[in-house]
Amino acid sequence: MSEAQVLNERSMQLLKTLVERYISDGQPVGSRVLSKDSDLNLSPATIRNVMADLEDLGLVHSPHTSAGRVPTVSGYRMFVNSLLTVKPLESKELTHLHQQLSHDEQGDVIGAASRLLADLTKMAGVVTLPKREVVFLRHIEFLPLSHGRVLVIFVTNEQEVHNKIIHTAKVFSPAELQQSANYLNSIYSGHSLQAVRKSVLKDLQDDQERMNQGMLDAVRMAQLAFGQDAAKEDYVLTGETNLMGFSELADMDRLRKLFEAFSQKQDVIHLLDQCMQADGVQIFIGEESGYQAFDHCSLVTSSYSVSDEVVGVLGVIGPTRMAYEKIIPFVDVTAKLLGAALNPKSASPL
Amino acid sequence: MSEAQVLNERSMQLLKTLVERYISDGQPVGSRVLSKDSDLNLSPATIRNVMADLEDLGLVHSPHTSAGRVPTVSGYRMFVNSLLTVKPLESKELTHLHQQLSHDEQGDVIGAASRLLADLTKMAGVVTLPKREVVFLRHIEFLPLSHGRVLVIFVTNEQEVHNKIIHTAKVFSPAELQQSANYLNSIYSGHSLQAVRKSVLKDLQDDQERMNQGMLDAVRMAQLAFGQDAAKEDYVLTGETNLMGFSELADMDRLRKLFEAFSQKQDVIHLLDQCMQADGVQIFIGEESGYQAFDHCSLVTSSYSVSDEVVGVLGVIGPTRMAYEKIIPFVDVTAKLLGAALNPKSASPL
DNA sequence: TGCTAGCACTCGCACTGATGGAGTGCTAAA
DNA sequence: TTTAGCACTCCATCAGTGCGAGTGCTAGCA
Repeated sequence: MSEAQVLNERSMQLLKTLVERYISDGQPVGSRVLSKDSDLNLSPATIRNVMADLEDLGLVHSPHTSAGRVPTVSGYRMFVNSLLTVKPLESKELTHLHQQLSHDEQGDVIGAASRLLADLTKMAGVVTLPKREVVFLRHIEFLPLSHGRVLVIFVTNEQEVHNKIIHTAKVFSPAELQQSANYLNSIYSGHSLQAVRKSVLKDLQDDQERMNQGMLDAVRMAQLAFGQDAAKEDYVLTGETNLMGFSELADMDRLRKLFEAFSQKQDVIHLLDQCMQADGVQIFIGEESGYQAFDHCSLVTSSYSVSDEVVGVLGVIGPTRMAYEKIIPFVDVTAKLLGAALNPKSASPL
Repeated sequence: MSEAQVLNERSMQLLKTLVERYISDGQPVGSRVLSKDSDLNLSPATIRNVMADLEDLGLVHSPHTSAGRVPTVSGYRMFVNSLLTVKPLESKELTHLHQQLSHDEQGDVIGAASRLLADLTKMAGVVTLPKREVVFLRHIEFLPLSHGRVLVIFVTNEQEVHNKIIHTAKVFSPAELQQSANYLNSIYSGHSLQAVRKSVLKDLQDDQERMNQGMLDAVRMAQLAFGQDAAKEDYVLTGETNLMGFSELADMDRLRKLFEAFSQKQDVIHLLDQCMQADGVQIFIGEESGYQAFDHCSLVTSSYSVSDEVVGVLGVIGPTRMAYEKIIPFVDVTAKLLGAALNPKSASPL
């Protein structure tokens, strides 16, 4: 049992056929099947020896003594990293994708992309809303509510509207609020939210004497308005119900945890955020994600870019046992098409 | 077997105890249990005779020869209509509800109501967005974007913020937009959106000569902003995952159909629309809804009103076997509190 | 006439043991 | 190094069994 065997060409070949077979059948695959399926012309007995090695390496696993082998997470990982032969998209799928994403009638390309991902893969599709790296304050406005509460509305980057309710110590008149808003707009408009936050803090610490009461009130309200902003990121998820068809998610507890994660959103967002860093296709297999809810799922994602800048992530969620060789190129292409569709310069063709 | 027996006091009493018992246990209830549970002091044998009658009437049903009885849909219906003894809300639940709905911090009362319904019942909560007609305009604001597009922000009823992008024929300066907004605020603030829409149409048809250019521009923008807003009916559904805990929904096909109905939305909307007509609490039990997806579910709803006008519906979705005597008053009260919270006149107490 | 006690009967469920098939590990031979 | 053969293990399936719960029916009682 020399150590050179570890990366043996032959055993890798066998791992590959095993994973492929398991993905298509869903049954643990035994040595006899493997012997016929692979082109290696080896007897089942030989294959059993190789399997034992692969099991030692943690790449495959036997559910019980007499049950054939199933790929482990590391097995899938090795398969995806080094053994996979990617299948290019069928051309009719490609044209369909292209059409749907470029002739978007609803003004909801993001939703359309998500639906495409879900429909064509029969799994769940997810697309994060595109976001700008830096958020610039464009305009702020205060509206008085009852009992010293104030509704703050502010617009960032061109056209994103946020609102928030703050409680003020004293009750302001509409005119005072208007003045405060004017003041804040005049000095902060065009600055990034981060810069505004810093400046506000500095003003409150150092310059209290230098400011008049109106300015001070305004800055105090700004502090409340931009406090811990949570930068509400969001995504569009579709086709969740497709996941109910998979036997690996038939367990109600698992399914429930997964769906809870979907509606809590934060874990999913966190996961997608990680995919934003790496460009190209990024894959989490089973437990790799680090979130229990995704334990039996895989996530195939790709970031998408507008004018060479990454602005969001999209992907597909399904059981670990999914047809990676088709899903990967599909996600890849969809990301590119979405990026193109979002690009303001390249108006949609036709 | 005289026909007078059909509405026999005693058999109804027994049906009542049977349903109550089944709701709390989930097991088919046998004659012995029923004999002890009811205050009637009857022997199991007598009760068996009554049960046979109830079965003939289609009010109860026996899953198999030796299994006790389970209420049918008609059984539940009779229970709910004539036998139910409603349990008033516990006062701490009431205060909790009241607090949550009146001190809404997020500017999302509808979402808060939905979450309350789901959390307190451990089932799914649903609230339709209030009908447009009774939404009052509070404040409107225009912000210029590139290429002749304008971002419209408007606030309705106390604190709901909406935004929309419109395309204008000519390009306006920020000052012009400001003037238009001022004009619109001065004449329309406090009016319902419907009234605004009507008035806008009338102005454009009749009074063009009477208005100066600025007013005309303003009114045209108002038309775009409030135009055919699709009256996009929609609802906020929360706690779907709670439904995964119920054994009657453990069947994956059923569950899937239900969740698909949730994301398609249209069936649910249609169902909720029916509840809008009837005021007071409305209940669909099992197949009564007419939608297969809801076959094993019940829906307890109530419309909610602002200033004596029905503007929406809210309710709870759960398995047919639910604690109606608690859910019904709960839905009822929540609807009233939500109506109050949405009322622009009655500012939130405290 | 209405209620009840008793009894035979039915059905589902949980447990048992037997059987067969699939697949393995090990060993010895080519 | 590979292969054939063999004993072994484990799972899934099925039939058989006993038990408990609950029923329907009948006869007797107030």
